[in-house]
Amino acid sequence: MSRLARGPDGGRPEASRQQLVTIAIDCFARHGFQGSSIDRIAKAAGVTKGALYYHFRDKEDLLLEAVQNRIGEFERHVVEAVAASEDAQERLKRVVDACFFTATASNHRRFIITLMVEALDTNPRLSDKFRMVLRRMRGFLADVVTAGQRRGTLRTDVAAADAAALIAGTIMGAEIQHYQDPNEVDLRRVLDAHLQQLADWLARPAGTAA
Amino acid sequence: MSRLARGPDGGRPEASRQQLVTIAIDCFARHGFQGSSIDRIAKAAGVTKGALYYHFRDKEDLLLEAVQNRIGEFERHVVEAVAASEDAQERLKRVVDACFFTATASNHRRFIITLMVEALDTNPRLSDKFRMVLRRMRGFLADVVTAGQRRGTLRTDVAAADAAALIAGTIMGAEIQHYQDPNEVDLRRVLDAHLQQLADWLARPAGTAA
Amino acid sequence: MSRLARGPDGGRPEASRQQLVTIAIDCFARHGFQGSSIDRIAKAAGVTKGALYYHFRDKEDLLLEAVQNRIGEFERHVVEAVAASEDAQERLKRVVDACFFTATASNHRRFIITLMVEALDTNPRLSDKFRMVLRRMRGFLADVVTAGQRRGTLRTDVAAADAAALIAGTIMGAEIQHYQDPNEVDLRRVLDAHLQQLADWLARPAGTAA
Amino acid sequence: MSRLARGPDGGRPEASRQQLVTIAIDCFARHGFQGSSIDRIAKAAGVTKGALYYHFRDKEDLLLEAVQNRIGEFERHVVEAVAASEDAQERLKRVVDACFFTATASNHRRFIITLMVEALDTNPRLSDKFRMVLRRMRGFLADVVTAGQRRGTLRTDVAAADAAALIAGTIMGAEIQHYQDPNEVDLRRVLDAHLQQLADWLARPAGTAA
DNA sequence: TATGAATGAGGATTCATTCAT
DNA sequence: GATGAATGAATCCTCATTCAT
Repeated sequence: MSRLARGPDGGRPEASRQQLVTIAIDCFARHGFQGSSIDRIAKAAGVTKGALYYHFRDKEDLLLEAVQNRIGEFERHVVEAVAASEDAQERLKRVVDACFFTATASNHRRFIITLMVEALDTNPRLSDKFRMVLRRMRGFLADVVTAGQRRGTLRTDVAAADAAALIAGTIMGAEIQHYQDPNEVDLRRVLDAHLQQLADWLARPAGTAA
Repeated sequence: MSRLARGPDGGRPEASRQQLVTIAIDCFARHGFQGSSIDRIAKAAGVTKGALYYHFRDKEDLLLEAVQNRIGEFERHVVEAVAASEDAQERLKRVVDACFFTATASNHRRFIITLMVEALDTNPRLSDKFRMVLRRMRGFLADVVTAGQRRGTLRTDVAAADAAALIAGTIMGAEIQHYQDPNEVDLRRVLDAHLQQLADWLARPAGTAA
Repeated sequence: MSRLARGPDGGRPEASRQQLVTIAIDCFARHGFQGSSIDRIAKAAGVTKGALYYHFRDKEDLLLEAVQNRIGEFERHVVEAVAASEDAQERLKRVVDACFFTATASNHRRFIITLMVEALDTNPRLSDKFRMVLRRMRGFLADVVTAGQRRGTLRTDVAAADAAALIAGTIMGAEIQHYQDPNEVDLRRVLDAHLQQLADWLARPAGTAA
Repeated sequence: MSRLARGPDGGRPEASRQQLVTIAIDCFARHGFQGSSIDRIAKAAGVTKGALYYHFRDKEDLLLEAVQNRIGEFERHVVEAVAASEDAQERLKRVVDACFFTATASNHRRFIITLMVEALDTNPRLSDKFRMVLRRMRGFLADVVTAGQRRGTLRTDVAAADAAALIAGTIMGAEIQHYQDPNEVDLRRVLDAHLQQLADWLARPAGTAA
């Protein structure tokens, strides 16, 4: 019996599959797609390559599953976080906090961002998936902004879509800089500055009618 | 005589070396470092692998030369652009425009950003180089901001370093989204929104003393 | 099932690994280390290069395993041969015979000697290994001589270490000449002459006290 | 003008050719034939590969020339040394001394021995050459022995050819051990022991008629 | 004489993938 | 479910050799 199957689930089918995905995520996050050989993942999981091929059709299948998994979790996390508030600025802050959390508590945001860039032009299937992810993210942010504009807490002369692209991009850009130079770029501090920036920028100018 | 040497330079020594770099940049930009096999680059250049190895010690050497080349050009471009103005907001606009230009007129910004992310954890030497690049970029932006603050055209209650990290990150984030989904993300439009955002955010509040 | 596994061992695990070593020894003996490409060895074994890399980390690993293997066998052979006798001259003869046997019945001595010379300055790790081999061999021969001197059957005014180096060297030199020119140099005959030489040289002069 | 041509010969044709050979010998001696790339030799000589190809048809041609050169010098050296004496034992000593000299004053003996072993089965043309070299050497030694036997200074019940093979082999074997383990094997000491061994072994037994 | 540029074959190594057991 | 053995294509790199200038 493999090391994995002896986990808390006691060998229940699907248990080890899920754990393989978890370990694969870690590997991909650390070394990228091309840098994570099947053998490396298998060794990290304490199984043989054959076991991976029993569970996943091929390497891309494993990757897609891993991505799906993390994206799903992240999006659920964001949706939940935002649901708890009605105020637009507060909701944007919660989105940013969710990103910060996923970026630092685990390396899952890094996993996503790294792979997304690596997938550009390299892997159409994966690229499509990420394109959809970012579209959803922007759509989600745009909805938050639009809602705020309707409620009168955000200025209305800024296109929601542009704001969404800017917010999503700024968070990603901050993360990349942090991943690349953690000593110089304090992610929390930069994201807080971004929130301040958003507050100043999107606030309804004083004396404007709601 | 090789195909390359028959170019407009008519066989001038060093010409083919430079053209190899140019072609390599293209390849790296499109497929990343790992995705660009030496053979692929050689074929794109119409020479054999051996020719590449005649000019460059190894694949990393070629990459480093390419990066050096592009970074240098880009930085020179930015410095020149900024020198032409004294106003902080105007200067920031010029930086953004330089990025836009390098991102669209050629694929050189894409080359840099793609490789930078790929290098994370993968290639320490290259990663170091990019770390320095971004530090210089942030330092440069911070200087622009600080100067604006001293002149009284920018608000002083924002840390220049934070503003610099935000600007650099936002540009990168906008570009990535554009590379990934050109139909949905209009880079010019997003960058313009960013400039507007900067203008609103960094402007000295009305009624404040210079 | 691979060609190898169909051998007399009938597919017993580890069988093919051992057979790969055997074939590699042959190849190395005939063409040296640099002259034996992995492909050549693989072809000789009827497997693909990948199979070799499945069993051995790299070419040097294969070589080291092969050397270890042959050296071990040879040394065991020598020790056993010598154990069967008490007389110094007889024991030296047995050492020489063991060398003759390994030189002619198989090509294993040739394998060792060829690689030893090739390793000079070329491969430090291998060179170290061979250095130790020869030290053990000389140490062993010196012990035999010293024992003979103590028992009074060998003259005592010859340093055992010098005798050991001479014997080891003479055997090696004879073998090399034989490998190089088998028609002109009859190994058995030369080694017999050497034994005679040793007998005459090391014999306790008549009329000397034991 | 190349570095070589500026030597003491002042650019006289054939001068640089000879110097190329000298440098090649050094390279071959240090790294063996396979370990000495044309580029390496060219760099060591301060010229380009093309220059080597101007002077020598191919790498083997260069090697052969180098070997020829060293062999010739060595053999001349031996012949001269021996000519100075009439006594067999003394002449053998001079041969041994010549080997010692060429082994230590330069690395030329090492060059020869290393290549000879490397050439076994690897390079028929070179192997032939070395076969002839050793035949000449053995023939020469046998002549010395035979002459000594005729003169009555050496015992006659030893076949001259066998003695020659033994002497040649012992010297080579001593050298190899020394090259491999210079700290443990003092070449001078071992060769002296060999001379002593020869003296004892080949001496005409007391009381035998000349 | 000699160089610089280039070729092309070969060699070590990696890796996704397959498959009998 | 999982393993061990093996494949074969791809990849990086080296090197002897050629040739126009």
